[in-house]
Amino acid sequence: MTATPDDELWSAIGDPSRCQVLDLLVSHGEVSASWLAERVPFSRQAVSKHLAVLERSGLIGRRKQGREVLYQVQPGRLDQATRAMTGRAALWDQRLAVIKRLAEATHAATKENSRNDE
Amino acid sequence: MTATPDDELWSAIGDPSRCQVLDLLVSHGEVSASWLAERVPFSRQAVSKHLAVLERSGLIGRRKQGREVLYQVQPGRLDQATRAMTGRAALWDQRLAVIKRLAEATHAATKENSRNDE
DNA sequence: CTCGATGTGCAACCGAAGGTAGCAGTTTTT
DNA sequence: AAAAACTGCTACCTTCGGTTGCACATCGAG
Repeated sequence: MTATPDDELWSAIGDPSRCQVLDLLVSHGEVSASWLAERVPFSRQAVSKHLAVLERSGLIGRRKQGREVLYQVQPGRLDQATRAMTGRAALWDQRLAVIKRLAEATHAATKENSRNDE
Repeated sequence: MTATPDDELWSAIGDPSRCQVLDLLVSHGEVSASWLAERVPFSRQAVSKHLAVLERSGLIGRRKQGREVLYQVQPGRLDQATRAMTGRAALWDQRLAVIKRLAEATHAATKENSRNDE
């Protein structure tokens, strides 16, 4: 149920630092690891590791130009990720509605013990 | 920009296993750690740790009943989480649109090579 | 061409987090 | 009272995020 094949995508996005790197890549089209490292609170090697993970998950691609390696986001895969997020959010929203409805129903039927939780 | 105060929320949700536990909690209203452990591919202790993290982030609450401890989701906080997800998804979607537009534009007019640094 | 500067990759290391197993404490049940 | 069922705590292992240091490649100036 929760274990969709998007799981790799999810764990790639799940890390806040990685998400930060991804955000930078999404904002600026094609940049190098060093460029990213200057705009992020951790070292270039850490950035590099995150880029490797992102690349392995298919979220970004690389292009070597001279001594630099330029990374850019893969629109299709990122779109897939956003869909996964939106989908889960929608599911939870829906479940939440049910929960609230149940809670109110229980609260309305105060035939048993009248107790206020929350 | 990415470092919102929802960051704790994000890292709590970010872990796939934890997300799985949360999903179960959202689906079934109020259950125990052992009950969850039977429906998840890892041990009860692991579940317990995840529950602790989720509770610390405010996403779930606990209620002791006899020898059991029943956990339930906190609707308000979960709603906040879903908003964070939806928000990020929307942002990426928007950036993606820009990227696609730029790509097409660049492809059309191959004259300029100017790039923006910050 | 040579040398320094810049950008990258690799390996070792450290601390935190996810996961497991084992044992002790408590409540329920018989 | 004793066994069963849940929970909590501790110890331990492995993985991951992060840092440091060093070697390699490329660019630019002399």
